[in-house]
Amino acid sequence: MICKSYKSFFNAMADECKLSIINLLSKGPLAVNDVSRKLGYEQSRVSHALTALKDNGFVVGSRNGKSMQYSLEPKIMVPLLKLIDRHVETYHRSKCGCRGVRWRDMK
Amino acid sequence: MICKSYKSFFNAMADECKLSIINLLSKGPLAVNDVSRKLGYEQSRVSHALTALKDNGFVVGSRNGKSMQYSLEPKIMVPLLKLIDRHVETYHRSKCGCRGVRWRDMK
DNA sequence: AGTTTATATGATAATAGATTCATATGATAT
DNA sequence: ATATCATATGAATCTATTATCATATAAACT
Repeated sequence: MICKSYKSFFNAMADECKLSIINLLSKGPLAVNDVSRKLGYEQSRVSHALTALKDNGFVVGSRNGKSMQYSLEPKIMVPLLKLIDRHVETYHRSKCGCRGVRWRDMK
Repeated sequence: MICKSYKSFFNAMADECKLSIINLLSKGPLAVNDVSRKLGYEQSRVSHALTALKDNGFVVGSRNGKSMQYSLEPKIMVPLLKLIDRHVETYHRSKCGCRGVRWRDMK
């Protein structure tokens, strides 16, 4: 039995839904409903995804009245996104046919 | 349709097999067979995993006679592992019950 | 208290990903 | 050329993760 943290870490972001949420939150904090509407995902889908992201320390949530405000954890996300952007740019440009693609270009 | 690179990036490392291989290769380059024997994994399992890691630019392979020598791509792996180590240490220590765990402690 | 709005949770269904097995390719040596 | 060793590939199976649906909790307001 190994410490599962590393797996959990990567898994937390290895799908489109969570990546889109990260991308969206990179523009600013939002409530679950806002994310849900903006991305066209079901509420519970977003909630499950945010829980996973929160459990791995990528986002933080704070209650604001009836709603929850979620925002990226900048300490990890800023250097991580920067690193990934650079790497993805280098290694995947040709594969996906998108040149100069950036995180924020994702739909 | 979105650029799948980010997903692919994280997915490439989101399982125990690939993480163990990365951990092992962090000590130095190895051939497929060596990895296979040292980790007790099947040859084809290791090969599939290394292919995924290679396709995402985390390792490079170079032929050495009959065998292939695989090694980590230091440009991405050194800063990435450092970042992850720090983050995992911070956020998951309590969850997995291992204090001060490091990448190299994985079995 | 009851109603509405917002989010979370749990169980099942659906999907994506990994592992295995059999086999193919590639390199070296005889 | 063929035998052997090393790695890669493809398809089928197995497993893990995600999405959905129904429902529960939580806060605010009347």
